Amino acid sequence: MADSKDEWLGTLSSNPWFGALPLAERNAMLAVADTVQLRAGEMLYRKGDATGGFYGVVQGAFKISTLGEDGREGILSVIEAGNWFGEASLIDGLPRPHDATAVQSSLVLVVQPQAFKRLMQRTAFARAIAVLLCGRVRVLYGMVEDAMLRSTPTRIARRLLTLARGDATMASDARANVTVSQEALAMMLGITRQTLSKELKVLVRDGVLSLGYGRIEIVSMAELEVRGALA
Amino acid sequence: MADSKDEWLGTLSSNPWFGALPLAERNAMLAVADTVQLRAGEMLYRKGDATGGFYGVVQGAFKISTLGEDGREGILSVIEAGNWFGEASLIDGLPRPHDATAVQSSLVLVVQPQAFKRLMQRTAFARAIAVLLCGRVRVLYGMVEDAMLRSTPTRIARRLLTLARGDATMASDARANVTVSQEALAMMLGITRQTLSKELKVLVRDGVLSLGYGRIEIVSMAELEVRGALA
DNA sequence: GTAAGACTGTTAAAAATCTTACAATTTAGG
DNA sequence: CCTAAATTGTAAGATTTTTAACAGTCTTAC
Repeated sequence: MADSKDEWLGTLSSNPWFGALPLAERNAMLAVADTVQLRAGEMLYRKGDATGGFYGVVQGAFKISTLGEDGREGILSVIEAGNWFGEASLIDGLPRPHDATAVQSSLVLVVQPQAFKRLMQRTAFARAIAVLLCGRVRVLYGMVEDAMLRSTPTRIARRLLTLARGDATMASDARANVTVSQEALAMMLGITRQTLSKELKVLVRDGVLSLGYGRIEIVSMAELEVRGALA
Repeated sequence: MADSKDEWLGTLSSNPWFGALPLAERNAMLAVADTVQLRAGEMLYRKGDATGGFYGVVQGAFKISTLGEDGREGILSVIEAGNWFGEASLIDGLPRPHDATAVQSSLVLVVQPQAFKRLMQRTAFARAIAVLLCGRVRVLYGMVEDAMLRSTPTRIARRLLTLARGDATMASDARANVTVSQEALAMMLGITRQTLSKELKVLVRDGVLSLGYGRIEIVSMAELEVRGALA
């Protein structure tokens, strides 16, 4: 195949975290990684699983989610191509804290536990993992603060903005088109689809958004940032 | 003073994280640490501050909090003696994500940035920091899930249980007396004091709790765990 | 091309939560 | 001891959110 390792490296290296790694570390990771192909809807791991691998998304996307006692699903994060995830269980040896499911046909690199352990003996890699975890901590603090202190309209604006930046990727440039159903967006916010729908209508009326089928277009990024208390 | 380094070491080493560190790492940390005394209400750092130190609480307690745009305060964590905190800004070099305030007269050990950097070159220490961050990630995921998927009564029960375990410490044995005002507990949950008060009354009526002035006593730990969907 | 499934739009009623307000109780400091 | 500050108890009314229900639109797969 023409679309092989070279193209992968491009996708992966355009990610802020992986791209900032020294080349030697990137090569060391790729050298020990297997590849796995998943169809949309297949699960990479489930909440409670004993430790599996550390995963890098080459193509496709995953959702990180959990089910509440009542069966409602909460979506914690959407992970697109270029991002790595699943490190927590490899570091503390505890079970997976949630489910990871392919939302599209996806190709992932897998660093198995033994290989991960060897990589962790490299100072630069261990340091990079600390930085990765640190980023997770900051994002999660932000999510907790949003839930504790901000209104529903503000939280909707903020979640749309992070999705526009690629969620886990947090690219500096935001895309205008976010492909997400209202149902899924509501699950990310912990609100009902009906409540979300009503607030989205307000944003459409005010010329901030335009709604499609399974897709939300940001018409005025600047105004959305105002609504998200970011500008 | 008689109550010197020996006693400190006891307090600190009874903490699960610090206590699990190899003795060499503990000594290396203590060797480079300064001490700082704070009175109740004094702030160790503020949201937005450029990187300061890594802190170990010897005596007293701190709260980690932020102010919303409207001035409401959200309390993210209570950190009691034995715990270390403040590592995030030292790892990624970014500003403090929130405020740290002494809630009692407190004594802390301070590892300054330069010393921290040197410690991070020790494999065992770097690994321990990864484990510490990993624990934060798991706790925060739990908080986000609670906010997204659980009812207010359930969240109240869960928050009381984590406070009984010492919050950051997460001791295996829970104490029956939690010293926290209803106002502060409400801030930890992102709800109003009135809503909390009403739910606490239900728990008192059912014989689960007993309320004091600035204090909540857990009468039936087992039942509280049931309410928190933990048993 | 069509049917099934997925997604969106919209309501009314019920439930939960917040706001506002004030009184009573407890503690700490002078 | 006694006052001021902090904390708790309580309630009515306003607001927000959820629940439940159904119709209409869009897309994909056969």
